[in-house]
Amino acid sequence: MARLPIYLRALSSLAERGTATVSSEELAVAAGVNSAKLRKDLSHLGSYGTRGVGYEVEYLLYQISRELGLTQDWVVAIIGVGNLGRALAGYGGFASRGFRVAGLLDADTATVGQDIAGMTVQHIDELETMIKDHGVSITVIATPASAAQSLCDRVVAAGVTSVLNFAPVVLSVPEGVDVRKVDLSIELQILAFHEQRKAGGPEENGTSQYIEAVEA
Amino acid sequence: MARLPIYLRALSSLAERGTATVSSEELAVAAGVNSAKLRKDLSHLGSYGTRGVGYEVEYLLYQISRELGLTQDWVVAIIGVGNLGRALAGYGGFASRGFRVAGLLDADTATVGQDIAGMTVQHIDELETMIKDHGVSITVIATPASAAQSLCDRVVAAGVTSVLNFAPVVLSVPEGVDVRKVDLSIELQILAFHEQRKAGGPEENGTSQYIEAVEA
DNA sequence: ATGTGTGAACTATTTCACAGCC
DNA sequence: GGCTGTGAAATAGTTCACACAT
Repeated sequence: MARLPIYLRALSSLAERGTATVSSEELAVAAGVNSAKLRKDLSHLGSYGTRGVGYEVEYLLYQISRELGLTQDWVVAIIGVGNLGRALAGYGGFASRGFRVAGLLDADTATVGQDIAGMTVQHIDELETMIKDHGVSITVIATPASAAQSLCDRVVAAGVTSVLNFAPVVLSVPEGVDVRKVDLSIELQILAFHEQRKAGGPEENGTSQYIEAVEA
Repeated sequence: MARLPIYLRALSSLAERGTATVSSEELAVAAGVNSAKLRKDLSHLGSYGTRGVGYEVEYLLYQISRELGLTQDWVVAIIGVGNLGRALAGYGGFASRGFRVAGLLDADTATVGQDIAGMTVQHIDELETMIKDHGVSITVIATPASAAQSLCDRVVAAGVTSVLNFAPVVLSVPEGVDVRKVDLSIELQILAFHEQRKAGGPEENGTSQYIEAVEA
């Protein structure tokens, strides 16, 4: 379930503040969802709450971590060390959640050999070796669009079954391989779409009810 | 509709290759969706196809651009010039789709004044002035989590109604303001979840069958 | 012939509302 | 009294399948 990481984050911040117990309503507000939805999501993992009381923060935190597979370490390789690859390499959120970056790879000989976030950039020829030697199970592709599909084919051939793609292309992969895509320009386009709707809306009908209807 | 930008991208690449006409089936494959879904999405914009023939690439490209509001320019401000902010500032996909970066802002005095992607980083105190002077309508927040909510409040107070948030927090905003979130660590967690399922799936299946058999 | 546009069937997700337990 | 867990209802989204235009 795609919302578990959000609950996990909300619970972490509650735990840091020393909260021991939380109701579905409070947690739902912190996660930005409806409380009935939150309860249904959690009940799908098991019956971890106490009626009349709520959920024990630490216990629920552990159960969700286990469900997400975060009680074990995942080895990640980052391909493409441009601006975005550098940002990803230095991103603290990886290490703190059980993701270990095994290495950075790039095709550009000027980039290979540079030290970034405590790692030396390796040449892309080392890709298959690195995947095997470090037991990489998740690969991040942060290359230009033109290189993405052939690199994806290579990592899949080397046995990787999870890919996080930042290149603006639809990657095609065999059955059984998961691809998730993050596309910055698509996010902006969706915002522009809504922004345009807002600008045009009040002209036709100035009430906020109309705006709500359009957004719903 | 959140899939229009994907169709737009697929159409752009068809147009570059000089394709004049495309069927819903071909375009669906390029976009990674079902063809019936694609036709329904497009029919919602109007009747832009020709039965027995398909869609004219250039014409559809224009219609989708117009629907998404990309025939006008959108002014963007980027707040937070860390690794990620730098990557965003240098990202070519913005300019090519009608998004103009008006400026970069940061609170760190060591960062302020630096030249990045042809722009000089301004101090965060200039935020409200910049939004008004440049007519910023979309703000990108690429700051640490701790600063995100108060900066979001400031941009909303200054009249911005669209925010793209990279900080790992749920931003709360008034009715009528759109927030989209990109969270790198959540994407990895979702991949880890599926990865775990793949590894453990068959094993667990066998076990639970066994338990059922014993309990029955 | 070919491929769009779309009602109808189906599937998934969200929300309601309340019984049951603390 | 208060809050979870969950059937049932409502809503949203997807896919089918075919009439109809070219």
